[in-house]
Amino acid sequence: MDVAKAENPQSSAQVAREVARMILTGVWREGTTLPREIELASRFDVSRTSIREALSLLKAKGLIASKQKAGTHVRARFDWNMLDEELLNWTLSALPTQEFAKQILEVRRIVEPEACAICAARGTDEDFARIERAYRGMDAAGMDRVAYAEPDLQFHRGILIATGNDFLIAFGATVAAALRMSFDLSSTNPGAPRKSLPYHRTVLDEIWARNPDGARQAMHKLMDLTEQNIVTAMSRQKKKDTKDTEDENARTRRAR
Amino acid sequence: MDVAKAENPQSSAQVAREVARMILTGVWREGTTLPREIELASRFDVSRTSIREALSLLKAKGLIASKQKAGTHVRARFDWNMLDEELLNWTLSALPTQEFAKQILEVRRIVEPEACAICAARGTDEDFARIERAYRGMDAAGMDRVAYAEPDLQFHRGILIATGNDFLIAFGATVAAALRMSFDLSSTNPGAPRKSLPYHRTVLDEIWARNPDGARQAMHKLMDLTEQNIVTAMSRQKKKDTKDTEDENARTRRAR
DNA sequence: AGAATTATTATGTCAGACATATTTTCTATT
DNA sequence: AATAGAAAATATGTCTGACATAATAATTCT
Repeated sequence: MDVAKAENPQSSAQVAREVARMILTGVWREGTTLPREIELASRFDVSRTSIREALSLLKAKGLIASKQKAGTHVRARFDWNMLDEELLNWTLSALPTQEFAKQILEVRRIVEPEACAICAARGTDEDFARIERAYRGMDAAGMDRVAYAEPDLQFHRGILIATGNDFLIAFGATVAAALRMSFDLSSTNPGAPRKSLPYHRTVLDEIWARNPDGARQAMHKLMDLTEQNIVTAMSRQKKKDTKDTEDENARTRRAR
Repeated sequence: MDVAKAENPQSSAQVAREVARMILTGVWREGTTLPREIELASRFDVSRTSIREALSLLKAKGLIASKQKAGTHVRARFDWNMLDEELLNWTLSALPTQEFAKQILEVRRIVEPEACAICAARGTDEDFARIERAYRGMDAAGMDRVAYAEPDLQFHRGILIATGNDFLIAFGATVAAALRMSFDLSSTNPGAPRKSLPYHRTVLDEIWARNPDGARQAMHKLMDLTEQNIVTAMSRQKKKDTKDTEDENARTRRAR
């Protein structure tokens, strides 16, 4: 009966999300020409305005490009701005693969220890105090993984901010996505996050001591731990997925 | 008489560029509420549609955020996605400061040597061949700085691509901006780019040799050279700017 | 067969209207 | 007078329909 006589709220954001998902999951591959805007409008049951607003967002993130008459096509993967926060989140919910985890950890390993060293070398006491506050927040959260997540991000962001380098600060989006992934995975092992607390303490101590080498090394250790948690959580997940599939198959076999 | 009865071509992109410039140069500071869309439309003499399209682009890059009734405001610097290619280019043309150069070089120094090591460790021969082709292109360009620029970018991009890491690949946008900056600065010293050729050769040799440590070190040397070129070019530029200002002042003095 | 012209079409821009969500203002109550 | 609640105001969000523009596809002519 179509009760929704009201206009579609946040339609453009929803469409953007959905189109992004279809691109990320390969429904629309690189080089593919998307359906025309009017077609998309009828398909998503929103106005062309909302479609255009959505596509405009994806254009800004390098996912697509448009040309008059020729249509809108999916750009090459190389042009996608994977360091964009929204795009990272979309990827995270569409394809939270092991490969994705591996890659994001690889860049963190490259960037964060160095950022940490720079932080120790030239951060201000104010910067350090902000990181210290974040640490206290983590400590106060105890075993509550939900409450732990936010100050954890603030801790890592604080270090990036302390570098005073706008590009390293922008890297915070990537760290945020990585932590969100870790959080999602920690559901199978709720105690894991808390275990990182002493590692954070060491990082912070080295920073306060204005010891770049020590800070770098401490952050590296933290990265090691993070990797360990992710790997074990994902193998567990994989095992569970496999089991689920087997169960599913068994059910299917029984059904026929 | 207003001959321009035709509609405004590419108005949204132009508006986006201009609004971005005003934000980047601090005309509209962080937290500032922008004029309402209708006001902007009349100010830029385009339709509200084009304004919205432009703002949508800036929203995607984290520069602004909107809320119904409350209006559109400039987000905190921390939220700006400085690793976005367009945003980098806008910054480059609006504020090509020494600070900007310093920061972009600092991240390159962190990322590129490591990427280079990864490239040497696990890049494919195809990857290497692509980088080799780029090198040949640089060599063929000789002293022509314009012809040199494109393969130079392909060289660095090739290394990032060879890592197979989507996030490192996305970092290519930052490298592109950095090289464009170097190019702009090389006008005062046209011979400088070519001098980097042997350094590139060394990088490539270490990669072919699948020697990660050597590749890392070679890339580090290349970064050193790049920094040197930028510093000398900028101090020269600065001197020139100062002189220009003095000349300007002298002319003003004479005029009154 | 190939070049030049015309027709087609998907995106880009414009205009005006209404919906929605806040904020602001006003009113009534304690 | 202070405060809570109701009503008005308003900037963004969405919808509709139209025309402009540029690139492609089809057609005509040489």
